[in-house]
Formats: sequence, C-alpha cells, structure tokens
Amino acid sequence: MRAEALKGHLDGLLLATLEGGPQHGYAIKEALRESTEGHIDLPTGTVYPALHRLERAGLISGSWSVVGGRRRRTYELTAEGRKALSDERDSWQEFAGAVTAALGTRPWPATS
Amino acid sequence: MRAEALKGHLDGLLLATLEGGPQHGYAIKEALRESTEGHIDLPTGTVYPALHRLERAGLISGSWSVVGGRRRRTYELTAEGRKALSDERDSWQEFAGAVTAALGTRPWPATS
DNA sequence: CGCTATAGATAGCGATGCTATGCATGGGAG
DNA sequence: CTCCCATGCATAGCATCGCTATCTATAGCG
Repeated sequence: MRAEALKGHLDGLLLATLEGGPQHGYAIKEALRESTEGHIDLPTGTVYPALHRLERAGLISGSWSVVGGRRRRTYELTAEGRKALSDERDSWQEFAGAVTAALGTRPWPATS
Repeated sequence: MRAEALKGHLDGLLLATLEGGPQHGYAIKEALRESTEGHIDLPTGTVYPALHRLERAGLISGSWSVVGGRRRRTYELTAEGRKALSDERDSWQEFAGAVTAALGTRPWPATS
C-alpha cells in the first residue's frame, strides 16, 4: 500500500482497534496488521505519535502498567473517542463512496 | 468531507476525470464536483498545482488554447497516465478494502 | 554473549492539499 | 455604464501528518 494513502484515516483505524477493549500500542499495531491481512502494517514511529495525538485530543486515555518487566501504556476509548469513531465511520463511507464514484470503479468489493 | 482525507488519492481522481477525454483545469474541477454530487469540491489552489505535478511526472500533457478571449490549458492523459490510473484503481481497491475491514464497517455501500 | 521480539519514544523530513491572494476576461444586474 | 460574479489560471506560504532513522530497555533463546 502506498505510504501516503493513509493520511487522515489513521486515527479512525486506531480508534476502531481499541473498540474491542483496551490495548497497548504494540498490540494495536499487531491487531491492525492481522485484521487487514498485512495490508496495514504500521511502523512504530507512526503508531506512538498518533496515540499521543489521540490522547491529547481526549479521544483515548492511557495508563501505565508493568508486564514482565516491560512498561506498557494501555489505552482505552473515551466517550469522546467513541463519538469520534462513529464520525470517522460515517466520513469514511462518504469519502470511499465519492472516490469510488469518481474513479469509476465498481463499489467495493469488485467481484465482477 | 474532511480536508486532509484526500491525501494521496487526488492524482487518481484527476486522472480518472481526464479518462473521458481532454479537459482544462476548471472543467476538471467541475466535473469532479458533479460526478461526486458535491462531495469532492476542490479549491483551485489544489487543482492547478496538482495538474502541474502530474504534467511534470509525465502522466498528462497540456497545451494552451484561447477560448472566448480566455486562455486555457487543456490536458490529456499520456500512455503513462493511463497506466498510472490503472495502478491507482488497484491500489484504491486494496486500500479501501483494508480500511473498511479495519474499521469494521460493512463493505461499501452499506445499505443495511 | 549476541540476536530477536517486545515495548515505547522522538527528531527531522518530505509530501501534499489548503488558504489567501493575485491577474485577466466576459456577461449580466443595476 | 459600472460593478460584481463566474470563469480561468497561478503562486507563496502554511499546516498536517505519516515515515525513516535512531535510541532506550527487557526477556528469552541459541
């Protein structure tokens, strides 16, 4: 996947991954990789700053813990984050629909 | 539509609009607005630099003409541009599929 | 002891779309 | 006749944001 394609959609993906329950950064990255069959495999230098951004924005809240001698920051969705995720889903539908229409491709998935 | 969402997908949209035949910048902008029912309404400050970029990249070729006293730069797809458009469509399918999967939304369109 | 996986972090960069602004012409409103 | 708007093109400067490269640290395995 082209690197820059993600711009503006990363936040929604992270929020969606946290919807299933609290996770720490590394686990989020892995979960995203697995749920997309390797298509979305974020470098850690993308994940951590993005989580900081989301926390500053109040969409997620983090807390430190120590597991197996390693410190972990576990994040969970805030109420605001759930709202934002819902908005992201709506705007993704709109965006994907508009781009699909403009590109002249069949609505996803193209099975024909 | 959120402004930054377009990042990385603009080129494909412009190329797709030119697929139906040569167009000048302003007409491309209008065609895109109409084909997406107003969802994608690009400011001219986005369109013209993007066209210059595509021309520099050899994906489109432009020529000046004068219509009604106004000068126009009409662009058309090059062979390379057609190839790039095809690639864009593939990568859009892949990207949209991955994001849709990760967001946990139904494949577009969500009619349920 | 070194390598790898796990876990987190940051500086600096580059790409790219947007805002604001400018120029120019033609046509319609007043 | 004059002003404003739509058309048409253009650029400077900005802001955003994901990536690369690099760093720290621990646990476990060979």
